[in-house]
Amino acid sequence: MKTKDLRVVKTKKAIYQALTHILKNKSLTDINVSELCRQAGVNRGTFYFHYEEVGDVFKEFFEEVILDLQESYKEPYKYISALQLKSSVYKNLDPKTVRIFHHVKKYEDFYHIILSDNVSTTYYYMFFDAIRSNFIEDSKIGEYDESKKFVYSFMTNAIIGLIIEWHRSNFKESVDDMNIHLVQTLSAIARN
Amino acid sequence: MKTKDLRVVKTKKAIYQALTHILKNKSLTDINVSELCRQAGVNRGTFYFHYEEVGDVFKEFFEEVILDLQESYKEPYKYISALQLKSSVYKNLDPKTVRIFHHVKKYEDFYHIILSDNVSTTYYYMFFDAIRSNFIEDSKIGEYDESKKFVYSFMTNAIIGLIIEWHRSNFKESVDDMNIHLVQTLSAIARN
DNA sequence: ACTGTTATTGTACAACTGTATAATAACATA
DNA sequence: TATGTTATTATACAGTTGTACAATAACAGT
Repeated sequence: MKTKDLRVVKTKKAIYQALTHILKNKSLTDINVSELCRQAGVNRGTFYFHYEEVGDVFKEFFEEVILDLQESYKEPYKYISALQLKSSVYKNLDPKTVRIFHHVKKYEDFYHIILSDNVSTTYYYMFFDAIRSNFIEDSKIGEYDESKKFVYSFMTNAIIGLIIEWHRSNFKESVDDMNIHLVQTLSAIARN
Repeated sequence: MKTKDLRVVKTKKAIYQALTHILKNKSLTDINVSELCRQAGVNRGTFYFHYEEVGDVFKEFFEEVILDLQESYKEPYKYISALQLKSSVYKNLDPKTVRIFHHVKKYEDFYHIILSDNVSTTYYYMFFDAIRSNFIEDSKIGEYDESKKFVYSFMTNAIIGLIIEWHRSNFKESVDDMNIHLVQTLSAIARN
């Protein structure tokens, strides 16, 4: 048993598509359950059988995106740009960090919503915790070092700070530009 | 003319008090307009005359808090702890940054809400922009340096990263502890 | 094809939302 | 104290919310 029920698959797909459709014209915060169900052709009671609020649907979406972020960390360095391999500017840059920018650019539309104003902080912290766990994964040789938890949160949110700035410029900078900004920022801090 | 209308003052005060009262037992997200007005003894229509949602009341609150943050930046260094003046660990730490931790500790209850899960990102960005503008203020000799905007956002959000970690430990660390964590984090980064 | 399970629907309900209107009361100013 | 202004109230309305229920249809496994 435990095969996925086709009814559920169909319902959720309808809701997904309805949400992405409405999101083209409206911000996430302004979409209500009734409208979403009307668009999806799904009974409102059915919605509440699976979710509690509209944001939960988006959250389910974003969980997939976060999964992709984790995946990209485990893969070999295929995402690293040619630019990086050539330039000596990058010699001190951890290639794993570089992938975050690739990932964000890939899911640009998502991160525009997540980093926008007047949205639940839930998504922000999903992103935060994902990056943070990668930082921990990278640096730990043996066990988790409790004393470094502030260092992890500092670095994690610092990277997101760059991405917030990126978001505010409508992601107009290229991934390579962001790499350069990261290197320059780090060296600027090291100078002080 | 343009004296403040006593009716408005009275109404807003009633709503303020009602909100702070309800916040003791409920999270901001769970408070609705009707409940707030019932508690405040204010007509619901009056509420909508001044605000659009419950969060706007909290936002008006938080604007005062942010004002205090800006104030503290302009004051002399009276907030700096005795610990800092003695220890040589702090020799490289900008005393202005130290005040942020003082400020957050002072308004601990506020920042517990603002940094909690499932709250609007609006307050986060209010905090972000306040700190960021202070960073810019500090570093600019002449005019605003557009090329450094990523450095500003990096450092700003990095500091907030520490505060997020602080928040997650229920602010159990002292302000001096946080100063130490900041110094240690910065030196850890400089080492790489 | 049969059967037990359960997701889905339609319906109903009280409470909340956002907006609008007219009447009233509280206000600032001269 | 009188006057013009406007914040507040009471009321009303259509739409949304969250929950509950019974009936039905769609499903998975044998």
